[in-house]
Amino acid sequence: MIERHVPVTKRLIRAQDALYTCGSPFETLHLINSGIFKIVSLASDGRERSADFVFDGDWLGFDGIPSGQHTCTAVALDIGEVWAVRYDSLMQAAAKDPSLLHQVLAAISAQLARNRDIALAIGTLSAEARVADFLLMWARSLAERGRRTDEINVHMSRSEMGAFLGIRLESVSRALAKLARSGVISFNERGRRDISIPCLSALSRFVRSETEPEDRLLQ
Amino acid sequence: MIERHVPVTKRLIRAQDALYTCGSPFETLHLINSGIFKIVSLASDGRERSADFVFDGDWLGFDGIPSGQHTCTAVALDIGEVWAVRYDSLMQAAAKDPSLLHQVLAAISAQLARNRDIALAIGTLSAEARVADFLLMWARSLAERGRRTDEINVHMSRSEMGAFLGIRLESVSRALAKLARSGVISFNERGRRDISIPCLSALSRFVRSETEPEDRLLQ
DNA sequence: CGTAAATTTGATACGTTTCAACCCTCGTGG
DNA sequence: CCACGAGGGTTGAAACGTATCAAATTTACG
Repeated sequence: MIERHVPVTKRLIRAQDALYTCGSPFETLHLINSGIFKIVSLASDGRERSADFVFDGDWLGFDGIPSGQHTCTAVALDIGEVWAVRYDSLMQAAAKDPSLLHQVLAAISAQLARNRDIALAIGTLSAEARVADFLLMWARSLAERGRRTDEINVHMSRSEMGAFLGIRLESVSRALAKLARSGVISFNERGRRDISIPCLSALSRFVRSETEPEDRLLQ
Repeated sequence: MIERHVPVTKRLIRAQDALYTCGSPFETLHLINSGIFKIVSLASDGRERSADFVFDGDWLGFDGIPSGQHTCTAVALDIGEVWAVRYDSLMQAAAKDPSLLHQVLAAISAQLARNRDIALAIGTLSAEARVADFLLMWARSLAERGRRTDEINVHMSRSEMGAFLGIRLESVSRALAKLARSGVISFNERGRRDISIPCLSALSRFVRSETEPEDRLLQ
């Protein structure tokens, strides 16, 4: 529906392509039509972290607004299509349409809330619980978009998952192995990136059980 | 300058008071005039984390935009004054003034970028480096506002610092002790929350030295 | 001044990283 | 067709860092 308000340019993206990179000039926002992208933030000393993974319906590029330059990099995990919208055109359209304005503000704010949730997980959960929580978030993202959640494909390496969760790839592998052993997930025959989640609430319960090993003293 | 565009209500806040809490209805944004606030996010299972600490000039409350309810709590660390602005009034004003619109967007986006930086630190640094990085961020926040950075007061307990950095209060205490021992910081006689940073770049170098213990083999 | 809260410090337990070996899949070229 | 190498994944053992628990000390405050 955004194309009714502002001119959009559709753009096909191949896997591994960067939509924009840290330091590049900011002029356009991108609305993801299909595909999955990872946002990578980079410190001046070389430290790197995947800040987020985003799906169709999500906006990309807000980070360039304050300075006119992007402060992170967006890379496609597989082929996808984005709709590019010039920031100034969008602002002009939003100024004339309160509902569009609210939509844009809500989109940015939702990213803020999401980042807070991620940071909460990274700051308070064990490595194993982080991996479980990540799978849960991934499945919920798919659910919001009406896709199946019992068989998911994470589209990324253990190393990329670790860079997101703040743990090493070996720890990711061990955590997944343990989750599989305990039966809350299982690996698909297609490959180790295809994961079956027979019961989402079992996975959710697993995260909770990791966080509350407390006063079970009184039964 | 915001009061030239929209009606603002000035509101005095006492230390420990919550400006809004998780779940409360969202109608107004707050521009901090003075004081320091912490943003606390809370998970359904009771896990808690200080998502951010914000100063005068920062906006508070964007998190309520998508759903109309706040998703985190804002608590004053000491007395302060905020300017309350109704969200709908601000949107009406922004629709008429492109520069104001851009300002608001830039403010939200800046929070996004800041949260990414924090998450990068928490995901990639050791406990000690996180504490050092935190002091550095705090000093820079003060510097942006024209305040002195050689004598800072963190206005919070070790426990609150730990809740922000994803580590225990004991680790915060040990990290600060080590920083003091190595001379990059020192404690003021006023109390353990008053910290002297004789040289910001020494502190900055300390963070870097923690992150690059690499190929120093060839001298 | 006395009590509660905050902070520091130590000893130990635990979890994650590190380093290494090994396995598997896949594409390439002999 | 199979040998080969590269990249991703798994697993083990040891080293390291942080959490945990406990105690001592300092600070805040009615």
